[in-house]
Parts: sequence; C-alpha cells; structure tokens
Amino acid sequence: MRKLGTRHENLDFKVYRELKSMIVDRKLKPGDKILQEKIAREFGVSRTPLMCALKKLEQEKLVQAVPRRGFYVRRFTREEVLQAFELREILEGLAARRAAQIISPAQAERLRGFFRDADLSDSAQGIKRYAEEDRRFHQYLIELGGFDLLNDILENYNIITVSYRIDVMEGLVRHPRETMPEHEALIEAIASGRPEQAEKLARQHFHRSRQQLLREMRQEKAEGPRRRPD
Amino acid sequence: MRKLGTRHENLDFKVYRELKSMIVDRKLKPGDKILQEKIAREFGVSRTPLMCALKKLEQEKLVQAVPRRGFYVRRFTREEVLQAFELREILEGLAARRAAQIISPAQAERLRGFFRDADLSDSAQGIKRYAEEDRRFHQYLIELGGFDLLNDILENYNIITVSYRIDVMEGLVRHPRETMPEHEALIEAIASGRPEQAEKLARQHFHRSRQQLLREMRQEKAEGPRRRPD
DNA sequence: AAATTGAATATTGTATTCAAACATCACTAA
DNA sequence: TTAGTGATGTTTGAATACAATATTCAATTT
Repeated sequence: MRKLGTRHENLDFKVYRELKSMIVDRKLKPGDKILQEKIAREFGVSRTPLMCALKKLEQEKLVQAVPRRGFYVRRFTREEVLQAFELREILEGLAARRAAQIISPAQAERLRGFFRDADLSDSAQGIKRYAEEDRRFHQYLIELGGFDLLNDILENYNIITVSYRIDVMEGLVRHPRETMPEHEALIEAIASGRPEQAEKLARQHFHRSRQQLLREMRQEKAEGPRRRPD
Repeated sequence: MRKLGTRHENLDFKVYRELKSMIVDRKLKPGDKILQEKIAREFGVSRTPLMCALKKLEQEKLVQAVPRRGFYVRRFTREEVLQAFELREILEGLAARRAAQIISPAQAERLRGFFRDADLSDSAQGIKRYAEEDRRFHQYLIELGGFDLLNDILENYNIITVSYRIDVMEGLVRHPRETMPEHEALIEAIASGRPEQAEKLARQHFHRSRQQLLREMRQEKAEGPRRRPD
C-alpha cells in the first residue's frame, strides 16, 4: 500500500541525468552557454522540466546561472579541485574506518577483487582501465561505509567527478605503480576489519595525491599561467 | 562590464528562502503536505517558481517528493541526526584547523567575543540565548575556515539545522555549563593560532555531544518507542 | 455492515503563452 | 574611425492552460 506513483519518474529527472552526463562526458564544455530552446528540442521536452533540471545542476555547481542571461557550463577552479581532494581526504577516511567496522565476509571478498589483475604498464589502455577501476573502487568504498549522508554529499557535489578533472593520465594524479601498493594496503586493512589502520591509509592516500597536485599547480603557475578564455 | 542581470533575484529563489525558513521555523511541520495552490496564492506567485523551489528543497532533503502525489515536509530520522553530528565532528574539526592557520588579529578579537557574557543559569531565557549564540559561533567558525566547498555543503545539507532538532533545551544536547569551557578552550586555540589543538578540541566537542545523544536515544528506545503519527 | 465500483473533483506534471530583459546590428554624429 | 543610439530579433522568467493521474465519496454489491 505505497507503491503508487513511485515507479513513475518525472521528466525533469530524466533531463537532469541526461544533461549531467553530457557535462561530465564533456559533450558540453566549460563556458558553453546552454541554449534552452535547442536542448529542449533535442530532448523532446518543453523548457519547463529543462529549467528544473538546470536549477538542480546549478545547486551542484555543474552549471552557473546568470539571471536574465541564462545558464553556462561551469569551469572548476584549481582551488575547487584542491578543496575536493582535501574533503575526500577526511570524508573517505571516515568511510574507510566505518567500512572496516561493518564489512561482511562477502563484501571483503569483493573488495579484495579490486585491482586484482591491474595492468601497471604505461600503455594508454592500461592507464585508462586503472583510472576506471580507481573510480569504481572509491565508489564501492564509500558504499561500504554505509553513511547515507556522506554518500549523498559526495554524489551531489560531484566531489569525485571533480577529482578526475586533471588533464593528464585520464585524470589520475599519480601513476598506478605508485598508488597500487597504497590501494592494496587499504583494501587489506578494510577487508580484515582494522578501522584505525584503514582510516590512516585512506587519508595518507589522498594526502599524497593532494601534495602531488599542489606541486604540479605551483609548477604550472611558475611556467606561466595560460590565459583561459574567459 | 558584467553586472548586468546580476543584482536581479529570481522569484523561485525568494520562494525557496521563504519556504525554507517556514520549514526550519516549524510553521510547516514534518509530514505536512505542501498544497501548491495554497502556498502559491499565499506568496502571490504562480506554481512555476514554487515548483522550482520545491525541487531545490527536495535536493536538500527538507521535503520529500512523491511522484504524482506531491511534496511533503520531511521528518529527520534519529539516524540522520546522528550522522549530521558525525559529519560535523570531522568537518568542523577541519574548519577549526584551517581557521587557526589563517585567522587575522581582528577576526581573533571577534572570535573571543563569543559567549563573553553568557548566562549559565537554568533560566529558559539563558538557555535560549546560549543556543542562539552557539549557532552563531559555529557559523562563524566555519566562515573563518575559508573553505568554500565545506561551507556550501554544511549550508545546503542543513547539517547544522538538523543538529538543533533535538526536542529539549532549545536543541542543545548538553547544558551550557558543560559546553562553555569547551567553547572557551576552542576559541582560544583558534584565536592564538594553534591548528592541531583547535582541530582536536573541535572534534572532542562534537564527539562528546554525539555520545550524549547516543545515550539519550538508547534510553528513549528502552523506555518504549513512542509511535510517531505516520 | 463492509467492501467495491465509478463518476466527480482536485492536484500534479508539462506544454504553451507572453511580457520584460537582453543581444545584435545598422545607422548617425562627433 | 569610433562611440553612441535606437530598431529588431532572441531568450528568459513567470503565468496560464491542459491532459494525465490521484483522491474522494456516494451508490451499489456482497
């Protein structure tokens, strides 16, 4: 006695998902103006649900609304990317700790399966696969934490997506050969139920990536900051 | 050459703010159905901007949307309140650390002004004032951290609002006489620029509140869980 | 009486419409 | 040439309109 309208999915949500993936997949590029009429026609909906979807994306900071002028795909600043990493350091640290506390044997087995046959060469293919596995791994880790609010936050603020917005190595900040041992140690700490160790390792993992990112940014800045087209 | 439409504030945002404060102030109570026609008439707007505002509030989890049935004011579960505290423990810990790193003399002075002439008696008036000061203090602390993303998250997820949703002592989990010394120590650690100490104290502060909350919840459950009118 | 049906009514989700704000561009004046 | 001005066309923000779905409640059946 409660599965009435449930199943039904409103148009605006579909539009929201579609648009979001277009932005994440770079089909819409930072700075692009969102032509409502055009997108609405493409999606075969009116501007009403599109507008709603855009407002949602605005809240997530994927698009920027300028009143009376329209919506633009947002560009993340260096500062924001850094902040995303800083947040992940503590939030995924927390998730790792909780995961280690409540993990089931079946989950531990699945967790240990990650990166099992990773290709650590420098091939483009290998890097790409590793980057994908990296995302899946972190996603699963957060899931394991069972912290709904945390989950929502990371999801809605695209914290993770932002983290892969570096322009080299498929968004990876460090080379697989460097992060692989860290992943293995973290997996083992969680799978074997050692919360303190898991949290420490997760934080270390992000901390190192953040330091690396900082170094790169400083270097980039020193080399002469390219003008971004406003 | 960029302050064109800026200044203008769309209707849906005004409606959003108005509705949000109605919910936070309990003019709309958990479980209440939101009658769009009625609210729109009251606010003197059409349903279009109201709908948009409701979608925003849905994303923040202040209201729940049931497709084809409407929007309802959400009730926060005990679990959610606990999770809010758990998050604040680490997020405000981080904010405190950063605040201590970058605080200016003027800010330090303002910070030291908090709770200066707090009324620590048991009078309803005193408790209320203290609760208000508590909110302002934590708000300022987060501001001082200068962590925009963190700010947004705490704001948008109503993490702080949820924390004051306890039904006793104006939402305070512990008595002012107990928290006052903790506040003082934390203020001093930040104002005098001791990041590690500040983070430790902030986390301790929340940890204790969370433990207290847990105790109360267990007790309440043991005494017999009251049916909530569903 | 309790359950079921189904028309009447209300509400929702979306499309359409419209006025006001903004962009564009040709034209004028310095 | 360049800055300013106004005519013209777009785009936005919001109201209204409307079809689909949900709710209500009286009438009917069991």
